Amino acid sequence: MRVLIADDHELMRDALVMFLQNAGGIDASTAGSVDEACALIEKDAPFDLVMLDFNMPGMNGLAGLTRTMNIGGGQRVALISGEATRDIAERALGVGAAGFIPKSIPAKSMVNAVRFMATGEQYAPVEFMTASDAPSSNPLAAKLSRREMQMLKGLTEGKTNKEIARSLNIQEPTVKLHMKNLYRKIGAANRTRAALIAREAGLF
Amino acid sequence: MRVLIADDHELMRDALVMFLQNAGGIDASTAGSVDEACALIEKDAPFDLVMLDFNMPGMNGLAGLTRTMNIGGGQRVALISGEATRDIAERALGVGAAGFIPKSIPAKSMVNAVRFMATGEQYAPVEFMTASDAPSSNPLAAKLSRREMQMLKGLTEGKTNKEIARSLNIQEPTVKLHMKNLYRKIGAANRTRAALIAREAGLF
DNA sequence: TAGAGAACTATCCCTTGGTATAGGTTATTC
DNA sequence: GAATAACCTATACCAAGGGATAGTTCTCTA
Repeated sequence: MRVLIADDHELMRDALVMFLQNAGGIDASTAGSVDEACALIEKDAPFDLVMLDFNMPGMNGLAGLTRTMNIGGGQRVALISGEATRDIAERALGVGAAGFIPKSIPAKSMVNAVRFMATGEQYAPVEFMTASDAPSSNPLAAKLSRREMQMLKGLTEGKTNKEIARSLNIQEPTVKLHMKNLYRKIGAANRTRAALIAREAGLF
Repeated sequence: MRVLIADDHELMRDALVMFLQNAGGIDASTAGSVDEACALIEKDAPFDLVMLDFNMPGMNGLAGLTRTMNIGGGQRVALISGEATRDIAERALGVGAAGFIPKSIPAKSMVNAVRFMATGEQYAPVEFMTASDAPSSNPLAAKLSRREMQMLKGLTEGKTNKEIARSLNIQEPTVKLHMKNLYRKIGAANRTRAALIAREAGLF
């Protein structure tokens, strides 16, 4: 079985290769970027499975995934990520990814998942996909009301108050009020800092 | 030699443990958060070296690092990270970390670094620490002038135009002009989006 | 030496953001 | 039934952000 691993962190590449080699019967190649991976596929196809790190130069969200799926000889492509949200995992599976592997799973499960995907199945860990949006899990989110969370979401999309108001069917003054309360709660001096704080907290 | 590895990704924990065990002479324990790591240190000290993932629940920037250094029996603590900047690495070493290990290094180098640090030395990979702010390495940064990069830096700190002007000893209108050009170059509609784009590109 | 590009300053003008204040409804809790 | 909290609307005011335009200096390069 031939597997191609693309991750910009050599430490992670080395780790994945070692786990797969040790499991036996798997021949692993590596690449450090999407470009490199695509070049390898063109040159050295076919691979049974390609694993792409979500946070890697050239990925551009899911663009790198679809690009990798569309070249060469019909290889199956899975996403692997430490930070990606359930939303991203679902979108990846939606566009036809072979699977989604969070880095929070044990190495043994990863190896099993690779074998599973290589047989043509679609893989995603149940506990990850069914995890609720867990307001309690995040110290920041716990303090905020429903509306304030929606404000924060709008902020992390770079929207203006007016746009946020429109998308929620409320008036702009209302948005401003929620914003003010939000800033106070999370200790932000302005919307840009609020957006950065939200991102650093792993929200959205 | 006893090493404690703290990372919220089980896949990474498994990998580090395996590499260290295989190298021989190293006894590795693991934790999934800063709290867990501290509890283990209190209970099961002494460790020769503690390795903390920078992006982990409870780290709070470098707060988790200093906390881990200050408890228990004088263990040495190193930072490990895939995304951290040189600036962060320098600050970590500045407050007395045993070393900084980027995930972009090979597994073999990681093992050598661990042995090195356990002997009391301070470790940081030369190529990482001497890398210039690398305008060429980042597709985004390559397009920007020196001033525009400074604008972007100010943005990612949530500063106002006035604050940025003061810190660079230029006038506010000048900052606005650079901002306008910056937005055009990176395709941002406003400062918040610009800040988010910069962060996503791994800048600052 | 002419031209291009980066950087700086400036002014005008409009939009957006942020605070203060005030008054209202609804649901939950004590 | 009163208190609390979340949510909604509104008005007014000032600060900050952002576009347009115009001109200066400097440096590097064709």
